[in-house]
Amino acid sequence: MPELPEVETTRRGVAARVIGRRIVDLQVYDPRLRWPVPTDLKDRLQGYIVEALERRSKYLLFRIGLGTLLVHLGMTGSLRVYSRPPARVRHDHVDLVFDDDAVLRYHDPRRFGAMLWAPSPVDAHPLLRSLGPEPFDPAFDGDYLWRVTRSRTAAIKLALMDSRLVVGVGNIYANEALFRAAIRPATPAWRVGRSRLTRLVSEVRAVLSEAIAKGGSTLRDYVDAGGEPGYFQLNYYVYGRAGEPCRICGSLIRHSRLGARSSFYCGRCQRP
DNA sequence: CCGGACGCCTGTCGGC
DNA sequence: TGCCGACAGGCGTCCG
Repeated sequence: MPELPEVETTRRGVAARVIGRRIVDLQVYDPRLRWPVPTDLKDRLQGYIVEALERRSKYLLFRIGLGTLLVHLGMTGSLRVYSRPPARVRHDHVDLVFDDDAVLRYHDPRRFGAMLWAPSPVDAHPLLRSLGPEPFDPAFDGDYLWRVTRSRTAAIKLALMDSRLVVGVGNIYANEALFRAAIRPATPAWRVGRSRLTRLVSEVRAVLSEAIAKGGSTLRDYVDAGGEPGYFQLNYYVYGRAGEPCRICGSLIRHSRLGARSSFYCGRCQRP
């Protein structure tokens, strides 16, 4: 499910409820995630205050006690804060219980997500160490993208989704940003010129900003910390619209496959 | 270093 | 109605 806008929406919703609160208990109902929830996690969390909740790439970083609780939502993970937690349902994995009785619950049917402990400094953690710049980092600009794609023969869409080059851009927003920048997804990255890459950078930022403003995208099961869906899927130009008319020129949106992921584009607006 | 394929899981949907 | 394969928002790992 979640790309950067959904993770960021979750971060904001969760932060409003848990920053400054003390963790009084941790209940692990099902530790089977991408990696097992560490058995000693409770020791690292219980009795400590959540000092900050940050985001790096699609990882949520809870600054707690002597380190960081690292949470990734994978494809179907969600975090919700409950004042009065309802009965657990299938695929609920973990509850963090706070001193005001609020509960932060992690739910993840496909179990591609993760809940791990990282000692300081968190940036040195193996999962974070090789990540490229954030899309809103000034270091991510047209010149940078131009430089790192000169020797890349693979498709520009794959480069955009390569977390070593830039983080946070998943399949939906890669398709949308490339449409807005009028670049075909399958274009070899090295063939895209500097000015077009500068355009791409600004379109990546634009589409992510707009998606965050709409609370992200809800395709099937994404909800934010309060259980609310996002609405940005209503603003898609191409994602999931194969066979439907382009919102700009009316020609039919095409579908192809890059790697194992679906690509969508307009054959007229996005020149080869 | 680069690029592609695979695997991890469950749920849903379309076609027969 | 039932079954079966394809596919889904991610990404670490392995191999050439």
